[in-house]
Amino acid sequence: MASVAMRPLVAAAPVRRAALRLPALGVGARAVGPAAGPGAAADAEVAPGSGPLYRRAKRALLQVIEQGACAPGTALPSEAELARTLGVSIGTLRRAVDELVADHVLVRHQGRGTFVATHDAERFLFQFFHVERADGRRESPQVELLAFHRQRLDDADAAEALRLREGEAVLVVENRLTLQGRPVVHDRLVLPAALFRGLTEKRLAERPGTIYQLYQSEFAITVLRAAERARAIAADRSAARVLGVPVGAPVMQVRRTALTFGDKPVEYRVSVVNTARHDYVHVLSRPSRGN
Amino acid sequence: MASVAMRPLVAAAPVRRAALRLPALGVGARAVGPAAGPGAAADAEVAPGSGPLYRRAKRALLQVIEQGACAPGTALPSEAELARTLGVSIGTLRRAVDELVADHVLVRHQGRGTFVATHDAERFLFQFFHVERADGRRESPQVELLAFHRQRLDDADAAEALRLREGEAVLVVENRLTLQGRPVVHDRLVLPAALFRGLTEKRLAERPGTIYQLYQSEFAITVLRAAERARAIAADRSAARVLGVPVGAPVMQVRRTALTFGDKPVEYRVSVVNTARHDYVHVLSRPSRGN
DNA sequence: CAGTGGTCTAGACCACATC
DNA sequence: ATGTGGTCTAGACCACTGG
Repeated sequence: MASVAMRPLVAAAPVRRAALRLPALGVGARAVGPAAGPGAAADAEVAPGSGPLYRRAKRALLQVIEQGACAPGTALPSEAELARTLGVSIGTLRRAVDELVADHVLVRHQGRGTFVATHDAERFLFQFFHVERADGRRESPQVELLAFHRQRLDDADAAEALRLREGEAVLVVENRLTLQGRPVVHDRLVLPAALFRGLTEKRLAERPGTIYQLYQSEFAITVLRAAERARAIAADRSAARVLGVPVGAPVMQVRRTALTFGDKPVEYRVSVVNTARHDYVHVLSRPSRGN
Repeated sequence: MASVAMRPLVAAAPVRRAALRLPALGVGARAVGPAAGPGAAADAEVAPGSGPLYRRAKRALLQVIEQGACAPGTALPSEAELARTLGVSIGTLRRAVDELVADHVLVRHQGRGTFVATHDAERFLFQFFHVERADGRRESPQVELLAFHRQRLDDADAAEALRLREGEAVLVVENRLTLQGRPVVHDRLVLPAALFRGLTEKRLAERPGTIYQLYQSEFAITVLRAAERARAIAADRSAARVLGVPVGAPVMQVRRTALTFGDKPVEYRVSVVNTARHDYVHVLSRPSRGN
């Protein structure tokens, strides 16, 4: 781990606290219902006003955050105030916030407040970057922009992942990631042009932080989670050139679909990884603290 | 997903409820302390009697479970009783149980009780088996035992992962996993012989369930979590033969260390996966329910 | 029906951050 | 000193399971 300061470097920025318009979930509005009636999809969807009170509180908060009523980095009203506004007890409110924290939507800081989560190098490294040195050490990659262009979508996998039709306008970004001075990853990102209006090669190249920070600060798109599918392939000429491996060398190909609120896909990315000196790591069930 | 009945097939087995010897964490025993003093390792270890009360309750429960005072599948005393025994409020007790459920140590069933978690096909598939068809469908693999022998450990990676010295006695198991009638995975498992005393090829071949069920029911070893490191390699002669791919074909190699209580390693496994028709999947941050 | 976990409440006090 | 989140309590009521 690089020794990165955890506190904002700009320090002493006063806490911006959002004022929110929230519906009252008063006990009157109680929608009982032990899950919907027979024939209802028992799988995923939930009626908006149903379920336990803390879930409804969670959805209410999620909605105002999703709508951008409080920008990433700003503080929510205090838990006591939120509870009062929503008309629920503090315990119930806290349970709703607990889940939003688990979902990486909110971050709590004791003594300071509860904040809408932001992307930073730290989060990128831990949540979204899974390549590490064979000896187990982790380090932030150096990113090099290789290509940027706007085009019509012609990739069936990308189309399916992004829920677009072939032919729709997309932006394609190619990056090379370097670790310890060696090229290790070749990324090819496909972004729906409609979501990233105004993104230019210049803005991309000059961004100060990670690309997910750029999505968030410039396009109000917060990547919350992602799904990856990996396989081994033989390096083609292009990958071989970018990564400096022989054509035909075994490399890992990782296809990622990044999702925002409501599991809406916002980025499809194909990474080709030279795993000669690095591994793709995967932790099955992270432990909670303090055993 | 295969349509597997969730309820025990043996049904109607009366709930065995464990009687536990638990220490009282009474308010008198309050070990305050905002984390240990200066110079303490701020990283991982925790003093046994320190931290919040719910953590101490958690550790107390963990200890009796770990010691085997209540076998997997048995029910704990009711939450009310546990709270009384430990001398904490029901809310605090529930918080401790919440974490143990998140850690897959306990399972709650409303109306029935809280049970020590067991391994079954379902859990294996979701928590520990990450190979699925390219179209996204999942299916349980068919397992074929290829080899079993006892030997001296001669693999530096395995030694490090299992925290053994080379030369110590280990059991080596080789399996071939088949999906849709095609061989897809070649597993080579290394087990510390000291932990699996009495394991024979026959018992392994005739086990009724998954191998982690066998560890649990026959050797009182519960695999709680695992860490995997993947890379792309060229298939060697042995992998090529077992998987039916050409020598030199790109395949994925996944090295897994499986851990039990206290993060003690109990199995080291190297899987070679033919990713021609299947993917290795990885979900980055699973969402909690009900958004 | 009795017993279990699941939800919800109202309040107290502590630890921490900031001014 | 004030306000924030973190912990803990004691109880009420609901939903579900099993005899």
